[in-house]
Amino acid sequence: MCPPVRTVPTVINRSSRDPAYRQIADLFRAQIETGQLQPGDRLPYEGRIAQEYGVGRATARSALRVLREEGLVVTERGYGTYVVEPPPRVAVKVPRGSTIWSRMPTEAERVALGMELGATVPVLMYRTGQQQPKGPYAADRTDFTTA
Amino acid sequence: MCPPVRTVPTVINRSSRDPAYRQIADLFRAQIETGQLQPGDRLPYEGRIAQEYGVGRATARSALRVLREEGLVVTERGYGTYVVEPPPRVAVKVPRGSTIWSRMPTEAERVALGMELGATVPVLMYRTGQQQPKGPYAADRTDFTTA
DNA sequence: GGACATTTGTACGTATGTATC
DNA sequence: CGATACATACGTACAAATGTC
Repeated sequence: MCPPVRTVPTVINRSSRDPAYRQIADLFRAQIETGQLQPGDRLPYEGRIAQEYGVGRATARSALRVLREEGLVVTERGYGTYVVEPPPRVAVKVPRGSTIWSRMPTEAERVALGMELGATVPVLMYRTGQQQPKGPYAADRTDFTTA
Repeated sequence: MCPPVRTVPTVINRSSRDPAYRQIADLFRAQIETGQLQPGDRLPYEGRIAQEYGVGRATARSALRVLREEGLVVTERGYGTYVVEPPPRVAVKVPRGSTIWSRMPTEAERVALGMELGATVPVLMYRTGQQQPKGPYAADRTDFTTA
């Protein structure tokens, strides 16, 4: 008689101040950071997460939204959510005497830059003297280097 | 006989491909950009928006989320959502030969920087040579200037 | 300090549309 | 075409923070 081998289904603490969707996000974040979930690996689908942790689908969805906002995962409709492969970074040379800033992109900019709809990624901009601002550059694949 | 002067209550096009929550976000964004809504002005509360446009509160909420993600408004629990007062920008001098990048802050960084919980604001970082990275700097109030 | 109204935060269930495979 | 899975949307309920009296 073996004792039942039950993988303790890491369970949500409903009395915690930390909301369920954040607790679930934390679990997946940990798996991503430890490499248990590799770039390209899919996370369970929303309905499955809901089942697994005994929450509604909206709650599971909120958890995935947190990870998207942190840029850790991308969600594609009809396919699922998977861990991001960090794109190779490209260096952009910025002239001396430039001003550099960052902000969130508009919808149009996101499309123009081919940025994943799912993720939350800022853009970089710069301006030299009185010239027109240069940019936006997607910050998940761009570094600025000063001359 | 004058035609009845009715302020057409800008209504949501339910057959559009553009989802209702984005249409509502567009309306408020326009009001912010034209100055009809000034920094500090409060937007209607979620329940009111829902009523106004004949949508559910979750949909109204999604519209506000879009504006938060664009950094246009801040939402405070128990109070409401209001247009952001853009903080004065501070210039940070970055040495020559530095590498500059941007990303979304972690929760801890947000707190440390005193960033509004409601808004979505990236942070700026830089590194000179092999030194430790400097930052994060809140991107809504920081410009980097190259030497 | 307490009581109260206002307003957002979280969460459930359900339904339907639509993109991907 | 069917199965899978996300996107949008509705309604409801209660918890928690804020502001006011």
